[in-house]
Amino acid sequence: MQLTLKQLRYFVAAGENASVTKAAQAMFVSQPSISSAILHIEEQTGLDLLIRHHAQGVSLTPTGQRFLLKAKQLLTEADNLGKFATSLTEDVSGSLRFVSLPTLAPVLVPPVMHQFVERHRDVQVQCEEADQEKIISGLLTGRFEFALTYDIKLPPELDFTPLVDFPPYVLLPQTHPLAARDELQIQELAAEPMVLLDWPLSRDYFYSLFLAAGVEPNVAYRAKSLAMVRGLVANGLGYTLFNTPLANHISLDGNQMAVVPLAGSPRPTCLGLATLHGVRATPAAAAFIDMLQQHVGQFDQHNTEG
Amino acid sequence: MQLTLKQLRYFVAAGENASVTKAAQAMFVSQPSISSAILHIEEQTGLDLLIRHHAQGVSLTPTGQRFLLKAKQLLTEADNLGKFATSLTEDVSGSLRFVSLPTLAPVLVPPVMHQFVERHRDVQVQCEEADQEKIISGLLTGRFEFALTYDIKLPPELDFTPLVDFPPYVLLPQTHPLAARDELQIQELAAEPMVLLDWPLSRDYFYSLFLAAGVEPNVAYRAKSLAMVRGLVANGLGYTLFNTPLANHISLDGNQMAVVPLAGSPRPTCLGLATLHGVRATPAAAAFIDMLQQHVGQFDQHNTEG
DNA sequence: AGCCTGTATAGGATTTTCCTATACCTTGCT
DNA sequence: AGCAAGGTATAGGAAAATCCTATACAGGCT
Repeated sequence: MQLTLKQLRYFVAAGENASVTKAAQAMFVSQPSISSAILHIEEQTGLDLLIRHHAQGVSLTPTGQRFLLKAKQLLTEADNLGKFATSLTEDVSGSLRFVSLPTLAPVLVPPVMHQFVERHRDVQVQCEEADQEKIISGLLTGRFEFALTYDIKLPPELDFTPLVDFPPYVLLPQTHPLAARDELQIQELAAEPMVLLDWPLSRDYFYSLFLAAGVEPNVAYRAKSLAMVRGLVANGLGYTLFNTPLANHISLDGNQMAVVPLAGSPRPTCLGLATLHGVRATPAAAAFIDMLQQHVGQFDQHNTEG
Repeated sequence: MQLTLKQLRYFVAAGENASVTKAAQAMFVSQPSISSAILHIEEQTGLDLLIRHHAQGVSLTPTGQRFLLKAKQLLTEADNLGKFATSLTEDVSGSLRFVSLPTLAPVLVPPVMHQFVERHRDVQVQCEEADQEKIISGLLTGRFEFALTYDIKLPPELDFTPLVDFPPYVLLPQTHPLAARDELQIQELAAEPMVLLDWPLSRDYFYSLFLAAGVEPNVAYRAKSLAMVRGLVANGLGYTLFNTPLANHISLDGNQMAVVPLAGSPRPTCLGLATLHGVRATPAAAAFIDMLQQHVGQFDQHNTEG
């Protein structure tokens, strides 16, 4: 049994107008179109839907009345699906799920999320943290609407929109001999004990800065979390390199650190948005991205100032 | 925006199989059919539903996931409509509304209705009483599924199924001189005061019995209800003619009446079912009619006995 | 009786759907 | 690197569904 929405529409129109001809006028088609559509339904279902009167329209049989009710329900549901579709393209609503590298998420996402949920209270936002590989597969499989990450190892199916450059800087114990300097050469650091943030992208990037200068770092400690790296540095176990701008330089155990820029404008990392090529952002995603761009503007100013 | 159920079905299949090709196999159509159907939805709605991977199927975008959910809902509703249609042709369920002449209804309907609702507790039965004109228009407009009436003035759109013949008989006051007779000639009654049930069909029918015998009745009183006619007769105001077999002959105020058959097998009234020509009875109606036919069988025996 | 109204049918035109063949791109194996 | 395999989109023509005009047909209305 295969009924078309169109056929049902025609039948409902005929039933409600008690006339095939009036239905045809209402639906802007010819009278036989309505007639044959109804005949088709009757044939498919084996129901007698209409009583055909001569020269005075049609009436619904009792089963026709019952069927019309249900058919009408289905049609309004179908209309609702259409409305739902347009709402998906127009309204900031529903849910929003995106992903970020863990280095960036805690710094950038909370303030924007705060602003966003205040403006769009009915939207369910979820931000996940994952490494670049999971980010990419998550974007490709539609798990995330966009990602906050670096332009590294992204496949061609993903578009990248740069947001802001983060130049690397040195984070040292307050007591470090180099802590008072205005800026530091990468070569000066090579011999010093380093605390390395041991994540795939970070590791490669910071290594590359040394390699570009023809030296190698002296990695004394490795750690897998931002908080741990900062704790080690703050307690005098070495320096580290960062690129994400952090608003405080006090470790979780309460020790102060010093920040010194790297000399010679080393290659910065470019933070940006990864999205699926050819897939339009949902209104919610677009709104969030908009706020995010506004928010990172402040870091741009920092950079141009510095 | 005009989406087809078929297109939605194809999209859902593709989304759930994460593959256009697999969907095509599942739906027994070619792969481009699926592809173009989805493309059509995307074009109509402006949504990006799928992420096309090279050589490894497709994924749903976040909006695609949301849309799929709703589309699936709609499709199950559509299937339900189909199931509903077949249930209308197969199951004794829902509601049943029919109509009867008021002379017949209180005698025939209650016992059958009792039996019916006991067997089909979930069916809502309603029996209305109306004159022949309203019965006919009610059948033609689909208000009633069938009617219990006589084969009189029925238009050709209505089919008539005879159930049982009711021969007319005389109802007299117990004290009436003719009350003790075995049978009565119509001519013997002509001069006697008659109480007439003043309803269109009854009136014409009983009159016609006299006219066929070449005499005219002496109508002393007219009444519009069965109970009133019986009351008048029981209290000695005249005789009356009936055709419906009543199981008691005591008026509402407690007076006994006598029943005497008419001699010479006068033309009986034929009780039967009026239904719409070309419209199949619903299962509920068919079941009720079946019980009704069983029930009236007993009157047939009475007739053949008498 | 004859016109009007309204539905069903016939037949051809148009639009939609469908299929085959093919282009195009990536994955994975050699 | 190159080549086969797997998967989607496109092209173009065939098949099917839909639609329209014209007409048959039948009862209501005057």
